[in-house]
Amino acid sequence: MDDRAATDLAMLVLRAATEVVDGVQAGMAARGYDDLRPAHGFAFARIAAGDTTVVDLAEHLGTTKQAASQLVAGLVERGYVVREPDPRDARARLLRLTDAGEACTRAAEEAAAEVVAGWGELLPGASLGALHAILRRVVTPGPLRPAW
Amino acid sequence: MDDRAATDLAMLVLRAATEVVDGVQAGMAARGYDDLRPAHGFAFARIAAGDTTVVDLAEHLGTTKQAASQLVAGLVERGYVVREPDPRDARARLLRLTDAGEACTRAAEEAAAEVVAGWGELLPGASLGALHAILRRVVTPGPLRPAW
DNA sequence: CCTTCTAGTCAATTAGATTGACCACATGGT
DNA sequence: ACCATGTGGTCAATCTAATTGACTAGAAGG
Repeated sequence: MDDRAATDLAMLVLRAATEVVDGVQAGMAARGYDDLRPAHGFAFARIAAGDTTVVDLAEHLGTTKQAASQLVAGLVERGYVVREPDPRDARARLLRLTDAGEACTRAAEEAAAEVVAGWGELLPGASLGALHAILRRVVTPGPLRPAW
Repeated sequence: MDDRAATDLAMLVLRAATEVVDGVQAGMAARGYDDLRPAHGFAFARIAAGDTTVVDLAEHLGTTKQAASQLVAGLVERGYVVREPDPRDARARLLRLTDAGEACTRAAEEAAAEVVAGWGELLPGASLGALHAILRRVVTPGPLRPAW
């Protein structure tokens, strides 16, 4: 694959990501969640995994702990997240989704699935599975930067 | 493909995009371009295509024309872009890359190709081509949002 | 007990983007 | 030819989200 094709592939990945983000955002708005940005969604995904502190979140989002702290403050204000004491460390606060937060997470997953389903209609047979398999191979774990 | 797998695929796409952006950013810094953000690169790509005005750029980036104008002002200051009169419309200004701008664009393409080449090493045979083919099918043209 | 490191927040500043106002010119109708 | 309306672009003010810096409370280890 020459440079031209490689650059083109990189662009396609970026454009696909933009479609995901915009699609999820639109799907969320359609479900009544119009006060959340994509960064919030990424935070939800991490918090839902459990055992998450503000510092963990900051690493996951690739930002500073202060930025993560502010983000969480907003989510707490809106009732999506609660801060609970960490039984093992009195300094730390474990983050947990409220019922509203879990409902919101499900809505985001539905919206994401819709975008992917739309892709499925454009592709023959098992291509979606192939896409999944290929990406799983190349992608390494790391921060999911909410802003470029 | 169920919701779980679909959500997972969406996440993989986002993570892949983050890898591209971070990789290009690192590659650019390694080549001495440490004063440019990803958004600048997206602007370069559009301007390089030719016949671009500020308003075109704003659409391409999915932002306001004011934001695009400010971005261009920065690029002009740094000597990457010049504004030229549009022979067909005295209001409009056509944007054109300077030699420095073109060199920068080539550097970005090299950096992007490096990222993709890294993926190629993780994949068997023609998978990279398959990835390209699949993405080209699902992706529709549209803004390449530099920020989520 | 003392030093050092880490989790988290508060405060001030900054970078980028947005909204609103505005000018110069284009376009189309009368 | 003229006038109304629409578009390309910039300037200015404001807002948002992030960063840097300083600090407190508690952990960890000698």
